[in-house]
Formats: sequence, structure tokens, C-alpha cells
Amino acid sequence: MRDMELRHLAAMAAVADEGSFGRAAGRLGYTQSTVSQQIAALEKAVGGAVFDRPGGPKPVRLTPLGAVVLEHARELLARARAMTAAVDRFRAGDGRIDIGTFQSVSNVILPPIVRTLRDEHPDCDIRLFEEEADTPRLRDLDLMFFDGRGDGDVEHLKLLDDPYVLVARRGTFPDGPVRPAHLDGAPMVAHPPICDQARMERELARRGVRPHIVFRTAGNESVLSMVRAGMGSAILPRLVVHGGDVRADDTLCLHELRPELPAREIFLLWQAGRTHSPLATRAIEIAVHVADAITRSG
Amino acid sequence: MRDMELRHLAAMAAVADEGSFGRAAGRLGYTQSTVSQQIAALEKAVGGAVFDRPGGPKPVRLTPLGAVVLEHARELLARARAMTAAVDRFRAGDGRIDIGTFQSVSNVILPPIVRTLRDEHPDCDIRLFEEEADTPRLRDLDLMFFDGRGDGDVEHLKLLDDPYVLVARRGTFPDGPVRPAHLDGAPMVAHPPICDQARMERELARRGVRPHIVFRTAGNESVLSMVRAGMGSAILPRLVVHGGDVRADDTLCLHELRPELPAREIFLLWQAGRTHSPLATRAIEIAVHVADAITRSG
DNA sequence: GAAAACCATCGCTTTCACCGATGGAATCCC
DNA sequence: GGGATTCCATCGGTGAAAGCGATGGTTTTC
Repeated sequence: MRDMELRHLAAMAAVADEGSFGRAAGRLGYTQSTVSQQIAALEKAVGGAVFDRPGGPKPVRLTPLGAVVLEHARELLARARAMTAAVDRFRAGDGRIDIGTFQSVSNVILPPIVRTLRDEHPDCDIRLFEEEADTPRLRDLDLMFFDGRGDGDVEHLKLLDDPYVLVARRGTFPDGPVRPAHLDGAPMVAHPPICDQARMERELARRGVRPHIVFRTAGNESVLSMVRAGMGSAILPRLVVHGGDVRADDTLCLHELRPELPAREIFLLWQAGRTHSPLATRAIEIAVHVADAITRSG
Repeated sequence: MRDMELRHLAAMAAVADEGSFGRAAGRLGYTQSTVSQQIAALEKAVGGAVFDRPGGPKPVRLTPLGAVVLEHARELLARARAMTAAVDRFRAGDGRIDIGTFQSVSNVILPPIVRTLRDEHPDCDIRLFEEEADTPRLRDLDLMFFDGRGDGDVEHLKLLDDPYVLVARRGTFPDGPVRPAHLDGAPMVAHPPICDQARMERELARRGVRPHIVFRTAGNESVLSMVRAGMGSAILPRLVVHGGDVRADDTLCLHELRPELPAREIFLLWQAGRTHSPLATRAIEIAVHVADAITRSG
């Protein structure tokens, strides 16, 4: 089996189609003698003649063994063609891409990326994974959005700074910037202390600001609802309140923080040393572009 | 696609399984450097890396392109294995055989042949074709039984002489041999004048014997029934009356012909120059053996 | 820092794929 | 029948490349 070659099988199929070594050679771009040798090699590999050669102008004819071989050969060749087609599609940018994400990115950054990818590659297969763990399984993903550099064998590309803003029920603070120090002891709603939330809280603490966290939830909407309900204020990355519905909400008020807190940084991560698919490469380009647009419009 | 080789795909699959070029080489019986070059060749063929090599003791890892390629490669390799398995089975004698036959052979010669073949090759696929035309389609058959040499590009092997006997209603003729001359003008039932029947009738005519054919039918049983019913006698090859039911039938009487008519000759035919399958070769051997046994017992 | 595991690369030899030309065999056509 | 035609097999030659062994560079492990 090791000494069977697709080339030989292709030659055999051509000969069977044409009924002649010479014509098959013409079709394949070989010499007649080459086809003759290819068939001879194939016959040595399978251990018997696959064609009867009547000699003279009569067409060659499959032997019973040849019929068995050809039946499988055609399937093999079809599979080989399917493979090159799949490779070509892959190289053109179709195929599958697995992207890890989290809420802010899912809501704001990812939709235009997905739309652009699907516009450019209608047949591509985009799978999104919104992981909840602190350090998700980058192992099985092509790309992952994350608000940190990641650790281990991970390469990162910084997409944008996502500055923290204060979201409060209107009237809680005077309009305009708020000093973080004013939040000391204030009731606050917050995300769980994972990812950048933890870093941000450490930064507050470093400045001696210890807000009173009255409720933690991972749901952005839940946080905002609690703020609306008067449960407390919230320090949120701007992307979280990016949607028009928050800015247009009269019961809520956005305040810049002065002096500002170090912004949450959003990165695109991938396993170090991994070769990207064309689709992934393109996704990275688009992500950078989208992030720039958001930063400029921010 | 032409420059993809099964060898390379096998190497790739082994590397993917083992996670290491060196171990894959060991499994395949190659050197590490050879596997390295095989993968390099494959990567040139598909136009991109199929493995990421982290370097050091870390296992190599499929690239996205590699995943696409491997998926198809495994199918190709499975098909290739299926092909060698099919070829091996064929060489062992399994497979299909198409045999053309006619009534006497179907009744007497073929059953022991089929039984022996099926005993030796339980998985073989024996297809029988009882053609009615005078010169049937040998083209699509592996072997054909026929009471003549055939014409055109046909090779023949004589199996046996099948002498003609006279079948008459008991009492029509005195027991013992009958002279053909006594049949001149006698009422007779006969097969249609095809195949050897025509030759036999010409031979009778050559001897000046012109029986009165009162009925022709292709069915052996019909001929015998008509003889039983007293419609006339019949000159039949001995194989036709080979069954015990005829000899044991008190209403019928078998007479030798003296001087005897030239026997019908039964041949095994096949298309000239065709390579036989092992199954066909074996079938020929068995046919010769069975024919000898019949001749000896006849 | 030494050792170990791993893959790429470089000569080198040998195999073999392919070509062009030639020869033998069967058929077709006058 | 004999020449022309249409086949495929084979031979010698050339160039590519498959495989090997040895070497070197890289990364991890201890």
C-alpha cells in the first residue's frame, strides 16, 4: 500500500476512460511511455495486471482485478480533489474560527468584526465562546479577547484602552467629573473581582478609596439596573455603557473620574507560536481597525 | 494535487498521532530527517505549514491548515487501506464472478461448481445468467458455458462430450439401441433449432433421416412431458435426461442410437486474451473436474 | 549551566520518474 | 498480402528527489 501513488491511480483512471495509454498520456500531459511505466508500477504494487492489452488499435480493457482497483481509485481521487478544494477554500479565508470573548467585547467590538468577516467570507464558520472562568481555555481557541495580557505561552496584541467611568443615579453626584476620593465608603454595585475588576479595586485601595460594595453580579444589565434602582453607583469600563440606551437614560448619569483611574486594557490573545489561519489573520486586522474606530469615537 | 503523495499523508498522520517527528519516524521505519523532509514536501504541496514546531521537548501541534489537511488525509489513508484489503480479498479468490449458462449445465454441471466455490470462498459473489439468445453476451461475462466453440474473440475449453440418446414412450421402440434410420418420418418433439440442436438435425438430414417435428419447445420438462403424453419421441443430449426422475420413470425409455450421432460438445468459453480473476481460474479448474466426473460416471 | 529532546539542514548515494526513440504486435485497407 | 496505421513495451539517459547519517540550533528540564 505504501508504494501506491495517487499519480498512478490517476493515470489508471485516465487510461480506463480513454481506452488507450497514448490518449491518456495526452490528457495527463505525459508521454505514452511514462503512462506505460506508471501502469506497470501500479500493477507491480497491486500484484497483477489491471488492463488487458489486446495489441493493435483495440482499446485496452480492465481486468477483473483492474475493476476492483479502479473502483477504489476513483474514490481516492475524488477524495484527493475534495482535499485540494478544501485547502483552497481554507487559503481563500473560508473555514472555521473559534473566538473567545466576554461581555463588553461581545456587545461592542465583536459584532462589526463578525459582520465584516461574514461579508468577506460568506461560508466561514465563526464560533464564539464566552467563558466565565478567570483564565479560560485559550488552548482550543484561535483568538481570545481578554482584559489582560494573559499568562503562559500567550502572545497579545493591545486593542484599546477602556477608561473607567462612574455611573450613578442622576442627582447622586453633581454633574461633571468626580474625584475617586469621594467614593470612599459610598455604596457601590460591582462586577465580581476577577480580571481587570480586581486590578481596578486594588488601584482604588492603593489610593485609600474603599467603596462599600453592596452587590456583585457578572451581568452588566444587572449592575445598571441596580444603579437605576438606587442601590449604589458603579465604576464601569466605558465599553460597558457604550450602548445608546444608557447614555439616553435620564435616570442615570455618567461621570468622568478625576484623577482618572488607569484604564482597563483590552487585548487580543492567542497561543504563542501558533500559525494563524487566513481567517484568523484577517480577524486580527479587522479587530485592530474596529478598536481604533472605537477609540477615536470614544 | 498531483504532487501530494500518500506517503506524505501517512507521515503527517503518524506525526499528528505521536506529537513528534522522531517517534513518527520510528513508527514508520524512517529516519527523523526523512520525516522532516516528507512533511516539508507536504507543506510545499499544500502551500503552508501543517505543524507548529515549538522547539524543544514540546509536542508539535497542528496548524489550522494542518487540521483541514489531516481530516482529509485520514480519509484518504482509510480508503487506501480499504483498497489494499479489497485487492487482497480479490487475490485470495473472493470477489464477483459472472457466469453464463444454459439449462443442461444449470441443472447438472453448475450446482456442484457453485457449491465448491461457495465452500472455498464463502464471501464470493456468483452471478448466473441463463441467456436465451443464440450468441449471448459473452462480453460482460467472466465465463460462459456453451454447446459450441463460439465465434469471434473467444477462447474455449472443451469440458465433455454429451452424447445424444433417444427418449421414447415405453413400447414405441423395442428395448435396446435404435438405428437413427428408424426415425425417418417418425413424430418427434424437439428443442428449437439453435445451438447444437441445429447441428444435430443437419447431421440427421445428412444421413437421410427426416423426422417429423411435431412440436418444438425450449423447456426440457416440456419436451419430456410431451414424450410421456405420446406426442412423439425426442433425441436429447444425455445431460438433459441426467436426472434420476427420468431414468426412474416407467413410462419413458432411453435408447442408445446405433450408429451413434456425434455428441454435443460442451465448452467453457471466455473472451480471448482476458485475464481471469483467481475466482474464475478456480471455477475453470472445478468445471473441468466436475465434467470429468460426469463423463466417467456417464 | 549541563543535559536532553527536538527539528532543520547539509552532503551524499541511490533510486526512479520521465523523456525520446525504437521495436514488436495486431488491425485495417487497398 | 503487404503496407500503413495504431497500439504498447522497452531501452538508454538525465535529472530530480527520496532517504540516510551527521551536524547544528533551539527550547525545556534538572
